[in-house]
This record gives sequence, C-alpha cells and structure tokens, in this order.
Amino acid sequence: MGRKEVPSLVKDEKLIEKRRGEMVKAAVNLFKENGFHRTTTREIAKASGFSIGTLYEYIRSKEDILYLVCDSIYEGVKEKLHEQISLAEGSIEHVKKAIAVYFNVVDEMQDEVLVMYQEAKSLSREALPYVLKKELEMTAIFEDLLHRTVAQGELELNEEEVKLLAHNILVHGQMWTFRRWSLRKEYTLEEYTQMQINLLLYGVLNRSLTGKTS
Amino acid sequence: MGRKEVPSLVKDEKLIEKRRGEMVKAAVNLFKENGFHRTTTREIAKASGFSIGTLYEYIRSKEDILYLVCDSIYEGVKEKLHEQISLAEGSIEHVKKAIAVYFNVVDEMQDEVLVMYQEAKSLSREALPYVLKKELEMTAIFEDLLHRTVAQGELELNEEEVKLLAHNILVHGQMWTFRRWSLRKEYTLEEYTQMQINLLLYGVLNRSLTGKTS
Amino acid sequence: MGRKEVPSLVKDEKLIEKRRGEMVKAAVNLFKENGFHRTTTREIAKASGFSIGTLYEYIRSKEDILYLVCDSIYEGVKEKLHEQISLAEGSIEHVKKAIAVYFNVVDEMQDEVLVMYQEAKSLSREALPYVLKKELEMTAIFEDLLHRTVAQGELELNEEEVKLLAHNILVHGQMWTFRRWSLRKEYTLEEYTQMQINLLLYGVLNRSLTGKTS
Amino acid sequence: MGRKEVPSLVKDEKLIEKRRGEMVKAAVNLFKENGFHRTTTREIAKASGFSIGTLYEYIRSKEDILYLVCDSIYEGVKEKLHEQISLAEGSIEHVKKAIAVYFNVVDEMQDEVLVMYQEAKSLSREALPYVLKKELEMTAIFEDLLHRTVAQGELELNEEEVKLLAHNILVHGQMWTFRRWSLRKEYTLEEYTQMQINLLLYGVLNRSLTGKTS
DNA sequence: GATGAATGAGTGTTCATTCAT
DNA sequence: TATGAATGAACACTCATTCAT
Repeated sequence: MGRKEVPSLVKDEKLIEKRRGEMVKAAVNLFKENGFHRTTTREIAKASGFSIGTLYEYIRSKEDILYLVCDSIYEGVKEKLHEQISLAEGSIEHVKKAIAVYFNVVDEMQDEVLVMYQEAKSLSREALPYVLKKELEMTAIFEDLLHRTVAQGELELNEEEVKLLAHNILVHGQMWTFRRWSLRKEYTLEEYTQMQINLLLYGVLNRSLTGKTS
Repeated sequence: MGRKEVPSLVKDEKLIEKRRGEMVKAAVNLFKENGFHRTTTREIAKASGFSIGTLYEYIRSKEDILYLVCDSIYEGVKEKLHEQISLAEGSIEHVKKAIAVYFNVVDEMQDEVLVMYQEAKSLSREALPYVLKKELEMTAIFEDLLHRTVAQGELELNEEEVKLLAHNILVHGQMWTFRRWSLRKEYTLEEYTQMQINLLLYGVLNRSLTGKTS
Repeated sequence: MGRKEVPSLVKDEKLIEKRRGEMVKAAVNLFKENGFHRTTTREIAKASGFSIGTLYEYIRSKEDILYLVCDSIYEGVKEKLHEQISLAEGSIEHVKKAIAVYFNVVDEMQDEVLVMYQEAKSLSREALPYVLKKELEMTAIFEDLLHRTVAQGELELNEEEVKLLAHNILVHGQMWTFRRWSLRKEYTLEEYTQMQINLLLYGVLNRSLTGKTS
Repeated sequence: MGRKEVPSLVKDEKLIEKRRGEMVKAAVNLFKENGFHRTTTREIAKASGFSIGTLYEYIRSKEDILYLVCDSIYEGVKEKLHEQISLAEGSIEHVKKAIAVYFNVVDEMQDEVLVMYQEAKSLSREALPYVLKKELEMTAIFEDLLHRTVAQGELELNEEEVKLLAHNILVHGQMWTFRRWSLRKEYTLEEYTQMQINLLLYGVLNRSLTGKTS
C-alpha cells in the first residue's frame, strides 16, 4: 500500500523476499560504516552472501537497494512501535508513554535511523516521495494520538499545534541519533527522554491547566 | 581560532580568500543540486570560473572544498547572528528575539544550511571535529543567553535543561530547512517561528511563573 | 617460492595466468619502447587486447605490472637456462658452456632483460627485495657451478673470488644488452662470448707472460 | 666540444653557468631520492632557490635538466680522473693505478653515477647520442692506456680485446654503484678494487694452472 | 631578469552494470 | 537461477609549461 514496486528478474516471491532481506541487512551495515556512496555493489553482494550477478537479479540499480533499506527501516520502526503501544487510546499518560517507546525504538535502531536520515537524500526524485510519505505516516501516528488526547479534553491544542508538536516529537527522536556525538555525553537515554517529555509537554500541559483555571 | 588550515600552493593571501570565496559559492550551488558525491571537481572549477588546475592551486582535495563550504556557512550564520542580536543581555524577550533572528538567518541561508547538514558527514575523521566544534559554539550562544536569563530570574532551568533547550532551539532552526518539504506547506516562517517559540518556551516559562506564584 | 603474491579480483587461476601472460608480453614491448613511466595503463590494456577495466581485474596498480614483468623475465631466463645446461656437473668446460648458454639466453631475451635492468628501480620498497632476491638466485647458479669446479680441482678460487666471478659473469651477460649500442658494432654474439670467456677465465696478464715465456 | 647547446632566454653567460650549477646540484639530489620521473620541476626550482618561472628562463624543458645533470656528472668524473692519473704513461702498474683511481672516483660520486646510469635512458632520441658519446670518451681513456701498455710490451692484446677490456673496466666501476646493495655486503671498496684488478688482469684459469705446475 | 598564478591535457584508478555461460 | 569476467565512462588529481606583471 503506497509502497514503490521494485522489479526483479526472479519470479519466486518468497525468494525475492528472502534475498532482499539479506541484501538490506548487509547494506545497512555497510552504509552505516561508509555511507551509501562509498559502499560498492560488490561489497553489498559479498556481504549478502551472493555474487554481483545475483544481486542484480533482485534489483535494477544500486539506488533500489537504498530505497529498500529506507523502506525496511521505516517498517521496522513502525512495527516495533505498534508492538508496544496501543494507538487507540488518548491521554497525557499515553502520549508520554508513546514518546518514551518511540525514543526507545530509535535508540535500539540508532544506526539504521541515522543511515536513513543521512542517505535518503541520495534517492532519486522518483523514489524520494515514497520515503517522505513514510515519514508523514510516522508523524500521523503522533498526530492521531494527540488528537485523541485533545478530544479527551486532556490537552488544548488547535490543529496546527497538534501537527507541529507531532513533528517536534519525531525530530527529538531523530535528534538522539544525529546529535548523539554530543547528547550521549550529557544524558542517558532515560534522562534525555524524561527531559524532552518535560520540555515538549509542560508548555502545552500547563497552558491547558491555566486555560482551565482562568 | 580553532579553524583548520587548508594549505594552498598560491602565496597571495588576498587572492586565496577571493578564489576560495568563488569556489565555495559555486560548490554550495552544485552540492545543493546534486550533493557532494555527485558533484565533480571539474564542475566546481567550471562554475567557479577557473580551470581544474587552478582549483587545485587553492585546495589539496575535493574534501577540502567541503570543509571550506562548512566553515564558510558557520561563519556566515554566526556573523549574521552577531549583526542582529546583542549577546550580552538576558531576558525572555531577548531569547524570543534571538530565536526569531536565528530562524530568519537559517531561512535566508537555507540552501547553505541544508547542504552543510546533509554533507558534513562526508568529511574525514580528521576534519569532522572542527565542524562539530563550530556546532557546539553555535549551541553555546543559546546556552549563554539562557544562562543569563536564568540568572536574571526570568527562567527557572537547571544546567542540563539549559543545554538541552539550546540544542532544541538549534535543531528546530535546522529543521526549517531539513523538513521544509513538509513544514512549508503548513506554515510561513513567521508562523513557524511564533509557534516554536511558544512550544519551546511556554513550558519552561509557565513553570517558572507557577514556581513564583506558588 | 619467495614469489610475491599479486592479488586479483578474478577467481579463475588459469585465466589469471593467461591474462597476465598477455599483459606482461604487451607491457614488455611498450616498456621497451617508451619506458615504464611513459607507458600508460590504457596502452597496456589496449596492447593486451582488453579494456582498462579488465586490466584492473588482474592487478591492483600499475606497479604490479612492472613486478609481474620482472618476475616473468627472471623465470624465463632461469627456465631457458635449466633447459640447456645441467647444473650438477663441475668442470672448466662446463663453466664455459654455461656462460655461452647464459649469454645466448640474454641475447634472445635482450629486450626483456634491458627493460628489467632499466625499470626495476621503479618498484616500490616493498616489491624490490623480491626482485633482488631473484638476481641473487641467478648469481647462485654460477656460484654453485664454480664451487663444483673448484671441488673438482679444476679451479683454485677462494669463496670470495667465486662470488665475485659469478657476479662478473652475470654482469657481462647484462652488459650485452645495456651496452649493445656500442658492443653490437664491434662484435657478434659469438665473438663477444668467446672473448669474454677468455677474459673471464684465462686472464690477460698471465697469458702474455706465458706467451713470453713459452 | 661535442656538447649539446641548451638554449636559454637569459643573455648573461656567467649567470647561466651559475644558475644551471644550482639547478643541477638540486636536481641530482632529488633524482637520487625519487628518480627523474617522480621529481617535479617545481621541486627542482624550489630546491634550486628560485621560482618555477626563473627555472624556465634557463632551460626549455624538464629533459634539458636531465641532460645538464648527465653532462655535469661526466665532466665531474673526467675531471677527477685527470686530476689523479697521468694518461700519457703505459704500464701494468699504471693500468692498475688507473682502475683503482677510477673505482675511487665512482665511489665518491656514487649517487651521481647511479642517477646518471638509471635515468639517462629517459633522454630523448635527440639528446641521448651526446651522452653516449661521453661514455665512449670515458672508454677511450682506458683503451688508450691499454694500447700504450701493449705498445710497451707489457700486455699482449689485440685491438678488439683492448676495446672489450676497457668496456669491462668501466662497467665494473659502474657496478660498484649499481649493485651496491649486494657488493657492499661482501667487500670494502679496497677489496673489491683489488679483486677486480686481479680477475680483470690476471685470469683465474692460468693462475690455477700455474699454481698446479709450480 | 624574476615571479608565480593559470592552464588543461593527461594519468591511474574505480565501479555500476551487463551478459555469456 | 546463479555466476563472475568484462566493460568503459567517469573520477580525482598532477604537473610541465606559459605569460602577464
């Protein structure tokens, strides 16, 4: 659904799934180490355990690998998220919980997230929209959560504020990877999570309280 | 001060400054369009208005260009910042003003800023620290501002919260360029600025007010 | 045995052997004409009958070609030598025969020998020792021969004289290539061989003394 | 006389002489270290103490420098030779003395001699004959010496043997530099000289025969 | 006479991709 | 389906030489 089709010369769908899984796993590790441009298709083939010829049976171009990698990372993050939080509820506590879970997932997959964050720009003008769409879907998860919490009466935010807050939550999660060279020195993941939750929510939280009392 | 020396075969310092300026300008435009790796040194030379041989009179390697680009962008941002805000004061109003000015500068230099944050990772392990140092210097500007405002009694934040808030301010500025594909659709720069100021500060602001009133 | 491994991206050992043979042959001709430095890898590839990309499937660097050339020449000389002379005997006659055979081989391979003699110095500090070792192995062939002849009682030479004489034999062979611009004008190979054998073995001074006394 | 003219844009002959002397000195050192091809004209200019522009006031091309270097080395060797031996005499003792003096000169100028014999091949087809001519002049010195000694009745050699012996003497001098990686381990210069004089002049075969008969 | 900035053809090398087996 | 040898356009970088000042 909304996923871009990457054609393969091989017919067996099961095999495609399997081989591409091996490819992506190998590629993430290599991209992590050397970046997309400095990684060669030969290296990816070798690390995947098959020949360069076989690699090209399952993709059309090097860029396809990058797309598959990005796609796979988003799916991974989303899957882990769905495993741990119910998206049907709506309460301040639930928002806090969701943020914490999200930050945890980002931390677990920090290499992957960083790779995607840094290399997605190398996707062609054709493939990029598919990845950006995934990013929007991720944002939507938090938007929905916030909407429900607003509907519940626990938060007082207009539409645009919901959007921006959801955006900020996502960004603060990514920050933990792309500024880790600095943040890791100052905070543990737990401290970082707690402090960001405070900074993210106390504003809107107090305001709504204030709003209520006034 | 803390800047990495990039050696040149040319002796005339004035000329080096001039030619490197031309180079950086051309390179930013090309990097913006195609990224660092997809841009060739010949393209940079041509766009700079001189031959490939001349290009290499002023740098040692392609990476030097990227370093000069990053360095120049930081200097540009800092210079514009210093032009518009006094860094000696300390008040809520001043913090708001500084954020707005910073977001404005980022918006004016959005191409440059985008290029830097996307390509800096391609710097070698030798050059990267110099750029990260610049980033910390930028963060420190906001840390100082917040410290002074805390000292003034207008904010109530501990040391670690100051650090994180400064990080957040910087990152949200960058995000205006990084996620412009999404943000631009929703907000004007002014709206984005105003809303982020609210989200960033109302949390801590109300808390301190609450603290005061209690 | 003692040969330096030159890695190849190609797995088929037979093919490596074959392609490198073609490469070396082409390279010798080109080096002969223009020297190592003035010969381009593209020229070598073309003369070898394959593309530049293919060339680099079989070597890592241009210097590898030079090493293979040197190695191949030594092997060629040694092989031809072993084909024609038994190295187990030891007599004046056998020494003379061996010298004549060696000079013949040098003459047959004069282009190769000259190339090696002139270009080996361009080998890196890493590869040079392997080539010098081959040179010592060549010298050792004549040392052994002389030793056996001494043991047979047909010559009276101490260890150091054996070494130097073997060295001189080798040098006189190489001379035939690197001074051919002059020697060829004066002597045929047969004349040169006969005269050098005389000078090497008979001595000029004693002969004249003998001549006088007889 | 017989020297190739190397044109210069500068008129002042004294200055030409001086500058070229500086150039040659610098070039020999650089060629010694890195070889002719790996040495750049910029390096030569710098090591000579003037600019690249000035360098080209005194030569037309890089190859001119190589020619001047070769020429200068020959002149140096010849000069030192003439300083120490009279070329008018003719006797066995004198030949021995001349060989020893020549070997000494070669040893003193070993770097220069090595450079010349390794790099002369890079001279163009136009310049090479001039250098070969110098080499023949050197050979002629020993030919003459041998001729006079034959005429004196102290040696019994025909014309062709004289020529070849002269060649051999020259080559064995050169080999002291060329094969120093091997020879230096076995012999001091004095030992090498003494032994080569013996082998060149006394012969090994007759000696052993003599030994046997005595 | 001296300088050194400018030039650009040329070099070694890489690597995504193809295709015969 | 799987292989891996072959390809060649493209790349970063060099350096002998020129010429305006």
